[in-house]
Amino acid sequence: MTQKIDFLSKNQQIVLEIIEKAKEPLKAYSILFSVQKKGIKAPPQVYRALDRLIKLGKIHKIESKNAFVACKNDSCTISNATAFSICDSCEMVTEISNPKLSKYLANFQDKTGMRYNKYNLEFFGLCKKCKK
Amino acid sequence: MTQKIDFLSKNQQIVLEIIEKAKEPLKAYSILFSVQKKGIKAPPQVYRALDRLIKLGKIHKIESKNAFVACKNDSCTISNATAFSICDSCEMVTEISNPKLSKYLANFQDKTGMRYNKYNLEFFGLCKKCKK
DNA sequence: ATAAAATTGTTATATTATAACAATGCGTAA
DNA sequence: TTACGCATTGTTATAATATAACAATTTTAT
Ligand SMILES: [Zn+2]
Ligand SMILES: [Zn+2]
Ligand SMILES: [Zn+2]
Ligand SMILES: [Zn+2]
Repeated sequence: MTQKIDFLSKNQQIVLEIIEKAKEPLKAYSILFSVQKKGIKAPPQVYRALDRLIKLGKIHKIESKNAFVACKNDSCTISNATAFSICDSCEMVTEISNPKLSKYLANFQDKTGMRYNKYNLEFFGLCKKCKK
Repeated sequence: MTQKIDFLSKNQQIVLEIIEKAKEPLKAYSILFSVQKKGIKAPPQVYRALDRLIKLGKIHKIESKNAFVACKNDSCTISNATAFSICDSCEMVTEISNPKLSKYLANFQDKTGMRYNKYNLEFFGLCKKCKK
C-alpha cells in the first residue's frame, strides 16, 4: 500500500490552518474549541491531526507548554531536530533556525557513545519587548 | 524574614527520597501512590514538593515524559541548564553533564540577540542495551 | 462488486495539574 | 505571654491534557 505522505486529510488541514494563522502556540483544547464550527467535535480528532502533523514536520509541540506551533522552517520536513526560543513573560515562541547549532547538536556525542536520532531544545528568557 | 533556602520540609524530603531511589523517572501520581503510607494524601502536596525541589535543583522534570528525576550533577544546584539523554525504547533517562555542551549552549545567541537564562535539551535515541 | 484495511467519528475515561480555601505552625511585636 | 501576621500544609474539588475502545465510514486492492 502507498503511504499518503504528502496528503493532508480534511481535519489535518483544518487544524494546520488554525495553527499557522496563530501568532502564539495553541493548546489542543483551544484548537478543539476553534474548530468545532467546522465539524471537529472531539479531542481524539484534534490529537490525531496533531500527531500526524508533527510526524510530517508541519508543526512542533512545545513540550514545556503543551502547545503547538507551525513550523516556519522549510528544511524541517521531518521534525527530529528542533530548537525554540521562549519568552517567559509574553507567549512569544520562535523556532530557531541556526545551521551551526543544528550541526553541533546533531554531532553531539555524550560519553556513553549513545547515538541520537532526535533532539528538542528549549531556551527561555525575556524577549526584547519584555526586557524593556 | 529568612528564606529557608537549604532546608527541606518533611514532604519535600519524602518526595526527594523516593525520586532518588528510583532508577527511572517517576510520574507525579506514581509518587503520590508510593508516599500515601507516609501521610502525603493529595496531589497538591506532591506537586508543591516537586515544584520546590525543582527550584532548588534537586530534581528535574523530563518535559517530554511528564516525569521527574533526581539531579546527579553536583554543580547543578540551580536547574537552569539541563540536558538529558532519553532512550525511546526502555525508560532510561540520564542527565548529560558535559561542560563543553553547557558552555556552548549558555553562550548561544540567536539572530534576534535575545539572551537566555535557562534551557532544557532532550536527546532521543536507543541506548546501548536497546540497540543490540 | 466485495472484502480487507485504513481513517474518522463518538463515547467514555485516564492522566496530569491547579484553584480555592481551611487548618496549622511560626516569628515577632506589644 | 498573647495575639497578630505570614508562610506552609492539608483537603476538597475541579480544570486541563490526553488516550482507550469501539462503531461508522471511506479508501484500496482484488
Ligand atoms: Zn520546524
Ligand atoms: Zn516577551
Ligand atoms: Zn541536574
Ligand atoms: Zn534503552
